Amino acid sequence: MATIRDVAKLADVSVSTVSLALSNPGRVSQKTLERIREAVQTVGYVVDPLAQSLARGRSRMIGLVVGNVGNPFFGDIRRELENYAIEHDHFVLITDSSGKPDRERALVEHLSGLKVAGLALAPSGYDQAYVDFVQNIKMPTVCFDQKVAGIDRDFVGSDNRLAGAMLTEHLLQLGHRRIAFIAGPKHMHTASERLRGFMDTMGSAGVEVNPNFIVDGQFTRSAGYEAAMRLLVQPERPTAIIGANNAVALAALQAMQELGFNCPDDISLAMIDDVQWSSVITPRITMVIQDTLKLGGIIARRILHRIMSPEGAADPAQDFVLSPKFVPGNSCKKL
Amino acid sequence: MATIRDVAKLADVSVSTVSLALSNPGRVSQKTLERIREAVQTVGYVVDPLAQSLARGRSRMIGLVVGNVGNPFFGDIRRELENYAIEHDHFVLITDSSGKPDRERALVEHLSGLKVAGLALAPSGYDQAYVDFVQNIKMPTVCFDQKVAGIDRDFVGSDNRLAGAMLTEHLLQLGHRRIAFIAGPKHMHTASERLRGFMDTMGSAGVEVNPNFIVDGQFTRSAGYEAAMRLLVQPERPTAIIGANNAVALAALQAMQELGFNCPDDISLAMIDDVQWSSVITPRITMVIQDTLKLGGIIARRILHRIMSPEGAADPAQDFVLSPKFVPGNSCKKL
DNA sequence: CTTCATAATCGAACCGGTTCGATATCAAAC
DNA sequence: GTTTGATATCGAACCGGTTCGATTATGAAG
Repeated sequence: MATIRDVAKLADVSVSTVSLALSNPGRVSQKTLERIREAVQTVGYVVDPLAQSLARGRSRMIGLVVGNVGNPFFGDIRRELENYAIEHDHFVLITDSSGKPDRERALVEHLSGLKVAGLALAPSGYDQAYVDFVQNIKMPTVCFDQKVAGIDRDFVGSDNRLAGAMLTEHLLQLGHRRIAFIAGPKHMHTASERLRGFMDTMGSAGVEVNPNFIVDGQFTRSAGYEAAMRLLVQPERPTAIIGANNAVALAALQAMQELGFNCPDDISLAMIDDVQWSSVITPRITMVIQDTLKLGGIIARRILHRIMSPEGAADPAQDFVLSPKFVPGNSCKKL
Repeated sequence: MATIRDVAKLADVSVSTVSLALSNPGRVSQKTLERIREAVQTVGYVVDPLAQSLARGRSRMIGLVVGNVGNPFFGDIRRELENYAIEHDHFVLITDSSGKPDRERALVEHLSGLKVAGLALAPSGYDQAYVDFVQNIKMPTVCFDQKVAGIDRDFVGSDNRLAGAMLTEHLLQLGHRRIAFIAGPKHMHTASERLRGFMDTMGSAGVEVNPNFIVDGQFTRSAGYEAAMRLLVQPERPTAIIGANNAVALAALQAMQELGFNCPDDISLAMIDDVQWSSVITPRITMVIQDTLKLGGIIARRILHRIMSPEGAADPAQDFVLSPKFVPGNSCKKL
């Protein structure tokens, strides 16, 4: 591997001039610049990112920390971030915390050790220790998906209350009154907002909510399955179920199938968030989806804005909240 | 941030002794070792991975390069690799090539610049230039999924011929003769082997294969959909379709549904590889799946073996080929 | 022909570690 | 009481860049 000293020797200038020429071509005379560029070509010099990061105290990498890289929700975000980063000569490191705050913390510390230029973080915690931890991250950081109270950082996400409200409204209009809701973890902002959207809409419509119809699915497949089972074995069953995320909704569908219920003839189903292959799942589930592409674009732009410009770095934290989109399927029956 | 010099000063030893003590505690006297450890604690010293990597010429990171991090096939592999890496104090960098050889190459070069200790690579190319590229990778590398002719590297994957054969055999036993096959890119080893498994089994059974029943789905959803459409609009339709991967099979299911065919009553369907939520897709598709957990374990162990031990580094390349597993669904009807 | 500001280039220190040959220490062997 | 050999520690060079104050070259103004 050719080093900067090889280039300097060949171009007959000092090492510092080469460094200067490469990072700030304007401050070097035309002649020397050309000589240096030529020398770079002939020796095949490529800057060593490790050495550069050590010297500069910052790398050209952006850390992406998510709870589950397999979730299609993160797919578009990752892609947008990568494309945008590449355009600006940066490189995205993807890491997966499996939704565990401990692991997430270890990952962030690792990334911090690598002196990443910025961080796109899908928060997985909520308590005070967690808030302090995120607050103390030294690098430019953009949080997304989960809004955490007390964290004063850029945030990019969707209007989850609205998402819950849209599905509820839809079912009410179809004549449903006995609507059940499989919720997520109470401490998660997305989960509580979606539930709030449901409750508010039911309240505004003057429909009473059976407390047994609110069950906790923890946003996971297994807990969602059990929650759905609890709903379905009640003597007085709901006529419709809203899954607060894709996992609990599909778990509910599975539970229905196993118990011999037909969806939508026996029970209607609606969910928040898309899944891969949703179009081949029978019935096609009515859902509210997030504009992941746009979310990803905003995250990418915001983080690079913070990284690249000095004034961007000083920008106060800002929230970007997008409206979700209603996508009708055929899983909801008119009563 | 405390540096090694702070530790040295506090423990009243030289910097080199601290370095030695930390990386090889046995070669330092008990007394000094304790003093150093104490000093490390009090100043809160943590080694700077960047500086260490620069000095050593190698980092404690492992690069994982896949074609699509969203594919559940990679999920288990990633998880196994991460867990195993963490146990051995390494860190996994996930990168996504989107299946493009160019991008993959850029990623590998990036990782190489970061001096990763090792590489787990799902190859996405096949031509001579690509082979040369992979052959010239300087770090310990384990390839997986796609076996590429000419690449002399460790390989971990499944018996794809067998996978194709198992599904074919199953359909033959159910009485099917007009079996169609939606294939993948010819140059991909997995694709050609799966097709070979189909052809061989049909041949052995003495069943002639209608050439129109072999269509190319490129392993993608869109091409798979078109290929399936071509199959389904023929006057003489197949009674069963095998999708060479999950994407083309589900695309075929979608095509069937849109044309009003019932699966399995009108046409049977079977596929290779699982998808998330396959259990809620109606009908549950009969499939052959890979033991991704075991594949991941082998990849992880193999790569760390090469990284950690000098004799491991010198090991000749080896192939690890696992048998896939048949998972019956209800998408195949007995004729 | 100086003078002086500006532009171009350089040298040295630094980022935070590792490594290796050299030196110091000490106990056992002669 | 030396010699010897092993063990412990050290100093300096190095990994490959960046940065900044100092120095030299350039050229316009006086």
